[in-house]
Parts: sequence; C-alpha cells; structure tokens
Amino acid sequence: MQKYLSLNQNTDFQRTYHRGKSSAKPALVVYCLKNRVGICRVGITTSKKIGNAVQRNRSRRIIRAAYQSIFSKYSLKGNYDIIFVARTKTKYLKSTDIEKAMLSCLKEVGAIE
RNA sequence: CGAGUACACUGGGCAGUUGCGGGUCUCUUAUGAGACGUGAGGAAAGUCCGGGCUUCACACAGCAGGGUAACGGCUAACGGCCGCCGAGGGUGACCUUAGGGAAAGUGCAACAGAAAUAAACCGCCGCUUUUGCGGUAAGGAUGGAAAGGCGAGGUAAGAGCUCACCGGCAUAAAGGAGACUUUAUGGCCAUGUAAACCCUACCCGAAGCAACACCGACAGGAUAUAAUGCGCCAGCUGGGCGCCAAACCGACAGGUGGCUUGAACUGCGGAGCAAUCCGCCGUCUGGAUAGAUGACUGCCUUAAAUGACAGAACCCGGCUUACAGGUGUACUCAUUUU
RNA sequence: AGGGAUGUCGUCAAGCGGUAAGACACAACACUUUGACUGUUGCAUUCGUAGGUUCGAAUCCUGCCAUCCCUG
Repeated sequence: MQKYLSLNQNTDFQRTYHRGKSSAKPALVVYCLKNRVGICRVGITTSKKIGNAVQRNRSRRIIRAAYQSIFSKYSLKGNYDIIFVARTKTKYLKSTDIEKAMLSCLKEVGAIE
C-alpha cells in the first residue's frame, strides 16, 4: 500500500508543470516529478472548462478512486509529485477506464515498472 | 374521452465489496487501531431584497443620497405573502397589474397638419362691396392625441346654448374595517407624459465570518509633547469617543474559537376565508478548510436507472432563474350518453 | 464575500426619446494590357435576450444571458 499526501501549494504545482515529465491520453493528463520530501504527493486539477461544480466534483472523485485502486495494487519506484489533470471526457467515463489510462500514463512517465 | 386552469408532492429502491470527513466510546499511546452512529438541495444556484449575529459612541443629529407607493391584514423584517378594491385579458376555471399627485411649478410632444396647449387654412353666415370687417367651430385632409361622444331642439350660421342617454368631475346620503361601490343633485370642465425633473407620505447609520475575539511567531514606520495634535464612525456639516512609548499605525503569514439548538423540525389539537398565529408531546438532523458525502458490481421497479437541473462554506425569511420524467387533489370548457 | 463596467454590420466604433453616422473589410462597376491605387454604388430581418412605460425605445425601467475588471 503506497502512502501519499495531497499536493496543495501553488508553487509545487507550478514546479511540477514546468520540470516534470508529462503524458496525455484522451481521458486525462499526468505530470510527474521526483521530490525530496520523503513521501509521495498527489494533486488533482479540474479547470472551469470541465463544467459546473457537480461535473468538476465528479471528475475529481473518479480520479481519486482510480489512483487509490492503483496504489493498493502497485508501488512506485520512488517518491514523486504527481498531478492529474481532468479533461472534458473524464466526467463521462468509469473509474476502471480511468485506471487503465492512468496506469499506462504512469508507465510511460516511468513512475511504475 | 379530449382541451385546459390552480395548488401540492416526487426527483429511484435494496444488497455486497472497497474508500473518505465529523462525532461518541474503548484500547493503546501521543498518533494510531477498533466499534457504533451520522454525512447536500428544491432550488444548496443567481446574489435581487429583508433580518439575525459581530465590530465600529451597547451607534447620535441635520443635509445630501437611496428605496417603496390603492386598501386591510400577516411577519423579526421585507420591494415578500394572504385577502380585497380598481383597471385590463379569457367562453370559463382563472390570469396579469411600479395602481399616489398633471388646478404647486418647470420641461418635452419629431414628421405630418391651418393649428399641438394654443385658434382659424378651406368652409358656413351677416355686413360691406370686390376685398375687407365681424360672428362661428357643424364639415374637411394630418396625427397617438384636435377642445367630451351621439341624437334632438335651437340659430343668420353655429356652439353643452338647452335637453335625454353614456362617460368624466364635484357635493350629499346609504353600505363597508378601508380602498371603494350604489343612489340623488349640480354645473359642463380640465391633452398626454412623473419607468422626465419634481411634489407628497413612509422607510433606510456603516461594514461584513477573509466580520470579530484569543494564542504564538516574524518584524518595520512616523508624528506631536498635552492640543489649533493623531486616530475612529462610506459623502458634507455638526457632535462624540479613545490616545502618550508597557502607547499608536502598517506589513507578513500560522493555529484555536466564531461553527451550528434554530424566528428549527415531526405529529396532534385549537383560532382565522387565508397568509399566519397559539398550545401540547416528541426529535437532534452536515460543519469541510485545496475542501469529505465516493468507486465498482448484482437484483428489483421503470418507456428509460451510464440518461432532469444541479454541490453547503456563518445562519435564516422571501424573490428570480434552471429542471427528463412521474403522481395526487380541486375546478372549468366542449362533445356524447343517461 | 463585496463592488464596478460593457454588449450596435465580419472588425473598430458614434449615437444623453423622433426611426442607426463613420472607418476598415467584402461585393459589383469604372479606370488599366493585367494587377495595385483611385472613384462610384451597394451592404444593420431591427442595436445581447424576454417583458414593461410611452403616440413612439438602441436610448427609460425590471428580470435573465454572456464577457471583462477591481478589493480583501
């Protein structure tokens, strides 16, 4: 079981966007960067482009369920800052579809074997 | 059966696996584990009104500014709601309505038309006579609006000049809680616009939970020497209060409280046409702080369940806007049958 | 949470109740061997949208919609 904290500072988000590796799928976008904090940190971005508050909350919850499922099965190679960005299609998908896309993204980035 | 009107309700349910926030209890211990129970709406939305609460003189005055506008009631309050009156619409159930004042004053009314708030272009009549004077507002084209409408009498021609009916205004009486309604009498008058300025009546102190209070850390600034100073209450004028280095102001960025028992909700009874109010019994029913209430699967109901609109951020009362589908109650119209 | 502004042709815009200026662009014609320049002509199913006030509304009032900005 991978332990993690939530990423909540704007400077951390900006650093990850600028320096991190990224991988994009129609379902979502993943940014990833190694950190020296000693624990993994996860952030989610849902912009106003996604829709109203209900649709943004739905996207956030699906993504959270997906990475919780992944962290219970796999473990990361090190400590990373990971940001998941929701896209317009995200709110129509199931969490299992998101999980597949997320896994392939994380492999592409190199965080998971 | 069809077409409608008004009001109210609903907005999938159950089970399993696996997660999250708050609370209570227990055990460990100084952050973990376990158990129990709980966790978004009718609009939580828009932020258009009103109030509570907090701070500013336990909070003041005048002006300025803003708001509301038939009448009676309800309410903590309201620009809200209920009832009712007037006006308008609909065959009807019913719906809509910013609905005070135009004889306090000012402004505006383009174009057209003779003339637009003030009389005379054509016309009609009389007298003069060959172009004028006087009377008149019946008729004429324009316009949203042309000096109440229409008919009769009357007249030189006409005219509310007189009369009947209708409409409007004033006075009186009756009914009503009142707006108002009805009846009688009178004279014939007064263009429209106040969602133009304005007048009248009533109401409004300001700012907002990022308020505010406390704790800890960081760390700067200016002025005066007891008032003719500085600061505070949106604008102006008053007026008031606080203050002397252990004070004042500004900036930075953490934690705790504020935080959910409330004009609360369920049920029963009573008052009232209703909005609403009163009494009794019972219940505790979100409180996050980058933000919880989720994900997946199966079964059932269904036309459809992946499929209405939509996510609390201090809290209430309204208004407005969005909303797939479904349900109930009362009523109206039309057709057919009895 | 509080406050403010704007919406007019494809674009930029004027218009303080009387029927929508102007510029660029676009289209047609003329000029030219052809093009550019230049000239002439044309181009607003109604001023974001739905109602209301008024004889008359882009303008006044009210409710929505969209966009932008400010304060903490």
